[in-house]
Amino acid sequence: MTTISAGPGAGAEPAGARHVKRPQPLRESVYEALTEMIIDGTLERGRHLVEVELAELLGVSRQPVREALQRLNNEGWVDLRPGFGAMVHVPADDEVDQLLAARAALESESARLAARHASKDDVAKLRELCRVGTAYQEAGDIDGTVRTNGELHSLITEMSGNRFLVDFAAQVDRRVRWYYTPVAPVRGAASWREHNRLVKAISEGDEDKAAQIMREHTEHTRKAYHDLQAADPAPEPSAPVQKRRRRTT
Amino acid sequence: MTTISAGPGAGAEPAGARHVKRPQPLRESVYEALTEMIIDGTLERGRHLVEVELAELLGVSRQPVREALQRLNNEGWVDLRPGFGAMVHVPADDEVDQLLAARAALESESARLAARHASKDDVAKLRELCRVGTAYQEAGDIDGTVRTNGELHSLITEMSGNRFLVDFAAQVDRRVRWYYTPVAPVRGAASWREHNRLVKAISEGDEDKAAQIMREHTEHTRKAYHDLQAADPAPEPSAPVQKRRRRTT
DNA sequence: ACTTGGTAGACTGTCTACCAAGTGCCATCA
DNA sequence: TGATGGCACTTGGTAGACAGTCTACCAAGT
Repeated sequence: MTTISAGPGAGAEPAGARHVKRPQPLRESVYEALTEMIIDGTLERGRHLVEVELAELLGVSRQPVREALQRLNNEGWVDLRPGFGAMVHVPADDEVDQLLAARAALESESARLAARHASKDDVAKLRELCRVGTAYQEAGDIDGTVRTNGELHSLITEMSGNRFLVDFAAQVDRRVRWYYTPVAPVRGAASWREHNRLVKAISEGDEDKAAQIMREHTEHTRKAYHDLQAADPAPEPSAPVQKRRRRTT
Repeated sequence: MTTISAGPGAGAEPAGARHVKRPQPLRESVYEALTEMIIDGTLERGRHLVEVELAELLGVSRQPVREALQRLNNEGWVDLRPGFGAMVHVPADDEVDQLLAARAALESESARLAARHASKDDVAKLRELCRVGTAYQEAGDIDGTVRTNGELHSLITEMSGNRFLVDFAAQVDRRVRWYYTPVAPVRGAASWREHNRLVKAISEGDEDKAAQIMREHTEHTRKAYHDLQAADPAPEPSAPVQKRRRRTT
């Protein structure tokens, strides 16, 4: 999304306020179902999405599907072509780079603000995540490592206390994770050493240092991506972009 | 009449009308019309927006209005409450601050990348904008100053070559301009001195310096906002948030 | 005075059906 | 081979219907 989500739920709720779970609007469920299918590859890049097909696939009418598709379009997951339909977005080669650059800026600033506002409690949580993450990494548990890495980063952005940074970072992060999953495990040990230094800087309230470390940290990730890119042969440069498919009925 | 003309379908086609540009989707026009009405205050903060009313006001059906409202919700202009409708967003008091902080991060990074990629042509344009802006400022032309200021900043973000930064910055910027227009003129001369230093840093390709100056520049704006806030009495602390209005028909 | 219960109206969320216009594919034709 | 015209398909937009839910309001009971 090119989009700031500041939905009604995002506002400050009173501490003990427990709202009863309300059934989500259908468009929301459709949106989630579609992003999930895009991320896990059920809907391949470049695939032609037809409203009616998605509608009957999900058991809803066209309307919620349209609304979900438009949101997906705004957030860059699909490209809407008037009169033709939606295609799952095919990332340009410089796109990952730009995403990672944007993430560097957002997370670096988050780290700065996190250092400014860190409470004792937050720092404790950060330390715990570092400990767990390092353990996973040493044990070779890739899944756990990646997950903990995500939790650490998202905790830091949330500690910034800035809704917009959180929002943008989350958006960028999902896109990044879709485009390229496989880098994180590559640079395991070094990554967690950096995390430790970062948490130390935050706990000391050293804003500049925290921001600096986070910037270098994300830059390293970007480098790692480039190295990976250079090593691997480019996968399918002439991807056969899926055109209109005849309906089988 | 606020009616959106739906293009060739609606009225009589002028004889020599050339169809060079295909008509924007209606939802797009509605989206623009609504943001404009929100920014210029026609739709006051907290106002309950009813789909049918907007629809007949703009001369379209419910669907395009719904779609526009959902986008506005995603971008934080209105709050959608399920089963009730949309209300024009009422900004929390810390919201402007957070927006400005996010903008600082985004524009600072943009300045860094702009310094990295600046072409001779870009630098020339920047210099020209500085010249024009300073002239406006000295002549006391507030309108021109504000406009040129906007052009300068948006040119710099575009020079970053990073689509995501451009996108996020544009979103944040529009929101900021809605919340508080009146600060820009307050700090005129200093602002343009900073612009000049910034352009110099960019032209020399000094990334760190450019980023640094831009950060300080936006921070100054934030300070100016705070000073203004402290001086002015808070306007309408207990704004009577508009609830459902009986239709007058 | 405060709560409870009930009622009415308004509006959204969703569905269905329908039509106009734009888009891409394909076969035909030069 | 290359242009062209037809055709199937899909979106964009409209209209109308209906259930569910939200608000406001009123009345009766405690």
